[in-house]
Amino acid sequence: MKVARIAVNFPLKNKGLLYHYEGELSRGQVVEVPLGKRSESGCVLSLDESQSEEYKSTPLEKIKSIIRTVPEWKLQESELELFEWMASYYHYSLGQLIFDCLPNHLKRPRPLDFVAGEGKELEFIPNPVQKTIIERIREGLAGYQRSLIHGVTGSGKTIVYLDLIRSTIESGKSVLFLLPEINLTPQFISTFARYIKAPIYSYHSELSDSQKYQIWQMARTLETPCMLLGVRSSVFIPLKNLGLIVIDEEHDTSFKQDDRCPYNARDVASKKAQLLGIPLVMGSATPSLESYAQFHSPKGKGQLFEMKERAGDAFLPEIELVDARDKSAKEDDTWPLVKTSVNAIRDSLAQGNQVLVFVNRLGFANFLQCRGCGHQFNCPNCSLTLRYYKKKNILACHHCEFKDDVPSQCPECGCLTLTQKGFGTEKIQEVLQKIFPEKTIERFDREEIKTLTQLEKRLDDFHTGKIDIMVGTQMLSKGHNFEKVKLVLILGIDSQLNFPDFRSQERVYQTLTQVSGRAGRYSQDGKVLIQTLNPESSLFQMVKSHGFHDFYESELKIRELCDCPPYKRLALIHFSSRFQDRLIGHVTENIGPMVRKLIKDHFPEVMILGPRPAHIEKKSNQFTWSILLKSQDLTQLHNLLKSFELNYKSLASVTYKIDVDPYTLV
DNA sequence: AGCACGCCGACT
DNA sequence: GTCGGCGTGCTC
Repeated sequence: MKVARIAVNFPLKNKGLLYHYEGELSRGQVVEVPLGKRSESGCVLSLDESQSEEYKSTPLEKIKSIIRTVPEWKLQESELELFEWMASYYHYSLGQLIFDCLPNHLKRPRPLDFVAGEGKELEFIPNPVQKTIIERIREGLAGYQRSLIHGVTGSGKTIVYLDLIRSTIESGKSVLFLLPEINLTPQFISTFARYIKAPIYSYHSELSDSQKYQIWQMARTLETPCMLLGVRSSVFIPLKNLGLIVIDEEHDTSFKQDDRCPYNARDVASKKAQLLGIPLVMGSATPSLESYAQFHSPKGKGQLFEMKERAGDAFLPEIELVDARDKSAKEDDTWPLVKTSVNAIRDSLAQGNQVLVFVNRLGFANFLQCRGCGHQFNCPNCSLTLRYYKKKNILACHHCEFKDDVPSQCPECGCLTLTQKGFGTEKIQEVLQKIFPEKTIERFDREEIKTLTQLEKRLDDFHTGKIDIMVGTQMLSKGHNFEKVKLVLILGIDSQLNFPDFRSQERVYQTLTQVSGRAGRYSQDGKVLIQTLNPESSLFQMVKSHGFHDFYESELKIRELCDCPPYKRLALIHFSSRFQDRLIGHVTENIGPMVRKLIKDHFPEVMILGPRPAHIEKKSNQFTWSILLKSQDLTQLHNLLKSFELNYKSLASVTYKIDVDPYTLV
């Protein structure tokens, strides 16, 4: 009787389950297996388990037979190895991981769209800095090698990418280009299509299951090289003959998945490059502290390149701070915009320029509060206030689906005056429209822009001058270049600065620098105004002087003092339940002491914080408490996590989830 | 995660 | 009486 080990698509974290089979089978093959009373997908891990201890110790009647193999579906060795590494690194079920990451298998695929690259000669020559970087990276194009390009916004990283991609394609190999968001796809496609002589496929959330599956099939049977431009999940596309991986905006948080397996596509891509023995090139104007530290240290894990100036005749904008404590706003009814900000916009518009206003929050008001008794309108399912959306005339939760009509009076005291607290893009649009009634002011946020078509339309309207002022969120901050924008106004950054997380300073630095990069690329008088309640903060001074290195050095010192990355590696264990009391009892009485004992006995390098309630303790009626683990020694951290799982005694209605290298601690 | 079994409350 | 709520336990 032949026995195979199968990674089955269900949450149990073991090395797979044993099944009998007949005939031929190979590792990586996708199969359908019985599991309890149902059937599930699985992937063959090994074929000869008949001599294994586990098989001998399992009663024969428990072992079932594989139902069928899925003939057209097989994982390559390199794919399987990557998934195996991920399952152990992220402490996640291998079977579940594989079937979460692969596209759904569909029967009737439709034709696949791609852009045929023209492969034109470059119409520009790389400047000396770009040329040096290109040459240095090219030397290592044959094998595994990691490079990080730190280039200020507008320094021309794209030209470096483009050259390396062309070389790779010319040598007959394919390229994987990872970018943080679907929003940036059209822009890169249009640039690359001109100069790359190969089909260019894009892979993002707007594709149907059928299209995703087709890309996956196409990738593994490629005859000629191609380029795949995609978001996070495209790191799993098994491109045949892959010769280069590029990760643009390496620091971006959207490379980290936060549901299911919380992997970081940047780190997975890095492992993939290592497994395949190919080069990895990462780029950012604001590298993450972890990456920069890795490349910066003398025993760095790759080459670091610096591009300190904007290419060609582009300039870095002047950055000014505006004190938001200025009282003029209330008097003039322009709140939250103060006089200086309004005047700057007026002047810039008068000179025939367009203006960008960046607000990091959706909606009209952050929450409503009763003037009489101070009552706040909270979400019934989450421990949060509801946000006010004026256009839709609703209060809505940004964590669950809850929506409600805007109340006309306070349910507690009957008071008729409800004060609006905080502001979002809707409010700014309305205030600006009152100040500049003759101007066209549009928004650029998730509320207004839901598809790539809408995105392109609005960008086009802005480029052609149909819009005078654009008010946007993060969506606006990345990658786009606007020729007629000389003024960028940044509002509401203070709330991010006060966010209780060790990365909040870094995130604010990145956001401000990225947003500033939208200003005045094409002229000498580009200006960025940051309206803030803490103009004396040293962080702003560092953004002002475009001093990444100052920021990096000062932030490093703080990270060392607070035992945070890159000095310590982190892992979180989240515990969730619908029942708050049961959860608290379980984590404080059982889990906390259990983990502390493990640390004391076997893993002395690991520090533990918690258990403590999550920043938002209740989300969609689920309560969460977490344990934070820190360690300089990665092996001890992982072994502790393994021991935790072996020793964990489950309690009904409480589930746990491990997050290795978390982006946020709250 | 599913899916069944099994034990309690509130309907015909 | 039995329908169905969800707590509990198992999946080779």
